[in-house]
Amino acid sequence: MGQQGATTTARPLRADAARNREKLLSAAREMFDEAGTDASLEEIARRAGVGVGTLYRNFPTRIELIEAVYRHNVDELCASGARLAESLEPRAAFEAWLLEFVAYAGSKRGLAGALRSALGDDASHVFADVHDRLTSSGDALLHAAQADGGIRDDVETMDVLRAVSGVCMAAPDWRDPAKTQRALRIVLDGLRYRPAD
Amino acid sequence: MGQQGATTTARPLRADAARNREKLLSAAREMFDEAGTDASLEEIARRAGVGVGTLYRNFPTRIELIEAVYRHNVDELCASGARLAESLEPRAAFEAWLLEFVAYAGSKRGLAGALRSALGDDASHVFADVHDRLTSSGDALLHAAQADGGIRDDVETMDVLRAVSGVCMAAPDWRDPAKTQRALRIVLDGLRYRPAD
DNA sequence: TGCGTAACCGGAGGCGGCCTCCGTATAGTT
DNA sequence: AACTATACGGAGGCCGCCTCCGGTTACGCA
Repeated sequence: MGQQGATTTARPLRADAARNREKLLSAAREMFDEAGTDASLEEIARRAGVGVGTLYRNFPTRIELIEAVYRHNVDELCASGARLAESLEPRAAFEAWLLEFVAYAGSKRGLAGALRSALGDDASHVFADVHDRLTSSGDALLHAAQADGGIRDDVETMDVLRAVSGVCMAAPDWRDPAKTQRALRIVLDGLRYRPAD
Repeated sequence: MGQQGATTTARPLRADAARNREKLLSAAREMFDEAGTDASLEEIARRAGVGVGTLYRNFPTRIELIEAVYRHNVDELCASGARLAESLEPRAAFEAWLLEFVAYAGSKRGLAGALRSALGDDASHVFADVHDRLTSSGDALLHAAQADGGIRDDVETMDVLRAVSGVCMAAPDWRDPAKTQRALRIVLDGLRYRPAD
């Protein structure tokens, strides 16, 4: 799942370098999850089994690491969308995807905040990019489910995502999967209702 | 403008202690303005002409300092409201007060954010308190202006404040007084319009 | 297969911020 | 004036940030 999108046209990373970059990314994701976006970078490097130097070479500034993790999460979410579309029937796939989106929204909470405050309003490029990929990935699932008749026709992906993330943000302890799932259930059921046409 | 609200029933501070506390508060306000809410505490102490020990004695944790500054700003805003009510005619007073609110909203930007993310949702007590004081202070000015006929009757303080802060937040560089004033002007003019009754 | 080198690794080290602790100073009291 | 509760302030230990460079390794080439 390509990690260097449109940024560099440079020569591909050397094998060990690529490995380390991946280890850093996943360590960072763990730590940001546990300790928020101002977790210790040295600890991240340590946990990745890598020297700090390597961390700083890959991500010269903290914000770049955060951004990479953020993008990485979105990547996974999209990939998982494609996977779900193949293994489940349309509505179930869409619902499962939303469930994963909740987890993503959790991490996004801190990440998006840190990005915004660090990049100021230059953060728009990141958000626009993410928005697009999320939309197109969600559209595929949603439209399939709609065509299949499992979900009402008068909603769009972003409507749903907004509703869902609204539920999470509003819930004080969105980390408790049981509670969020119950809340999410309400939205999901709402999606099945079909207005009289 | 008591600074120890409902927390301590303790003996009043010694004279020098009170002085230092005040110096710290104003230094903190400066620094938070310039460098955001994670400005160096040592630098704040330095700028206040006080040892770090003194800072930590008054505000054991960074978040307590932030909260104090936040409250302090609100205090000033309310006090200034009362002052304006005496020295200007009703509508002008209200408008002037809104202008000051903009400055406050600027600082609030960072402060409120830091509070929310640090206190989680236990921050509600702070916000409720602030909300109340803001409302009652604004009401006095607004109602006077409405009675005087300078401002339409069908708005409430919080409507106005929301509109105003919306303007500021939306404006990329709300720190430029000229631009914010121009934006603010639009809201102010809107307030003079009287719907046909 | 073996060699040369560009690419990469990693951690020591300098800096600055966080917070604590305690010897010293002073406001307020009698 | 003397006494004491209260407050001051900065040295010091710790930790995280980031840079820099001597050592290591993957990869192309013969």
